[in-house]
Amino acid sequence: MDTVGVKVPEGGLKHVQVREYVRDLVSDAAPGAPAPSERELVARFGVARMTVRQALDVLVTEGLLERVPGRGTFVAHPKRLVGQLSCYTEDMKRRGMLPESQTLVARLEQAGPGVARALDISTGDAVIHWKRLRRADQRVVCIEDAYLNEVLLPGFLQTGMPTSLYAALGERGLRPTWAEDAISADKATVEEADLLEIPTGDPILHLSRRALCGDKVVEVSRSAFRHDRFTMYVQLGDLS
Amino acid sequence: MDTVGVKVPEGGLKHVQVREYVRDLVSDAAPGAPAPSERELVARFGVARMTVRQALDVLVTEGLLERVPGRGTFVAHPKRLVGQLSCYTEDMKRRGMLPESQTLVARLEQAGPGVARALDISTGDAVIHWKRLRRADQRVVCIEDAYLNEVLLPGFLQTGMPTSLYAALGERGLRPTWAEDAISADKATVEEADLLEIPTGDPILHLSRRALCGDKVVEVSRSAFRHDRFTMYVQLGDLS
DNA sequence: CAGTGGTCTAGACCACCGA
DNA sequence: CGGTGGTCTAGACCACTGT
Repeated sequence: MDTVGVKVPEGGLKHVQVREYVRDLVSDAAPGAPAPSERELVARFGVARMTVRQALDVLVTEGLLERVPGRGTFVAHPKRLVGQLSCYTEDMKRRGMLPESQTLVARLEQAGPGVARALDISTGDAVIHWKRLRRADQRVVCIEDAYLNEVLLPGFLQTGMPTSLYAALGERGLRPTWAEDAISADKATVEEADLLEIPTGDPILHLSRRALCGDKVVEVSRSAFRHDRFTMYVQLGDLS
Repeated sequence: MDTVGVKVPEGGLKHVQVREYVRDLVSDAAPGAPAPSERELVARFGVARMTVRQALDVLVTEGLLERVPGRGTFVAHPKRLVGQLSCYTEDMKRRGMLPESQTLVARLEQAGPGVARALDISTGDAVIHWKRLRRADQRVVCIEDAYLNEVLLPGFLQTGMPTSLYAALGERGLRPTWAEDAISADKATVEEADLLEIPTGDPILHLSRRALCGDKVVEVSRSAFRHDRFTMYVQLGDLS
């Protein structure tokens, strides 16, 4: 997209920058589409080829890319993998919709007992509280209320809040690899109804998530979806 | 023994030699036991460190080894597994509740276009239609409306209908290994409200499932859960 | 402190593919 | 042929862990 003026500024590992740059290009591309060649990325980022390969290795093992000797690197064909773990932004993009986000709350707080237990920290520890109203193609879809472990994400609130939470976590090497979701249907509260522009009592799809990277809990969130604008898709099984 | 790009006559590629040497050492070792350090392998095999890391990378992504910065490389501890695929009966048992089932419909039908496409058969083919009202600890929880591929399950309606669908499928070697779920919240229809003993319009958690065993579609179903008596739990991830 | 893994460089040769 | 990925080298500096 933009920001390709990126000349290895301070703040991030080079192979991570390359990886997330390519992940972005690739996430929208059709299967079989060519990815940038290794030498092209070497030139673009001004890094060694081994560094580029290190970046691509991750995407290949994630199943996003396929390498074909003598021909190039390509967006992998859809495999049957366990439902990829994604955030709202990535999910909506995959559905061909334009995700947007309006921040309602973004501040440091002290963890209450529930959040503390879910994040595997102590009551009163610093947490990042980020509450957003989320749209798709301009229409209100969901309220997302997330708590992040501040210790794992120092300065997160300062360093420009990106749209995609998981992309931001990925840049810090904390992209969730595991999530525990609880899904329920409920009646919209007055606050939910107000924000989602629906009558109080209308059905709401609630998603409570606890997302881990390795054994570190990085995100605890609760999302409330308008029932008429969102269906959740999940694939289960096949550890292949 | 390995791959296509065979060259370098002597026994194979260097990183493969290193990798298999370490795999051999590690395969019998207890979790937490130290593996040879990278520089030790460099000396032993007379290769560059990058080559050794390339070898170890494979074992790490296979989950055999864990790297700990500043300490060393160790035999990995057993990992967590992806949440298993279960049916209502198994799910409720796991929650410590007593699952029961009242059959509303159990007969052979001809597949309509929607069911046929989902089951990957032709319109008009024979399908087993099984609709049940399901309880947990005597209380109504859900309506489950399932269609099964009759060709895969000859005589299924005759051979005593078990409570647990997946257990029955398992006995025939057809336990689902893969499922595609669509989850939504909706307002209860008059029929749903009547069966579930709730007011019309109350929130309902809908689960539409397409379950496969290998590449054969064995079950297509739609379940409607009372929102106040059921929350769905899902674990995602760990593809690394 | 010495040792570990994490990252990175600036080259190199090879086998393979498509034009 | 030129471009691709596959492999490999011989160094380097860093942050971190242990003693």
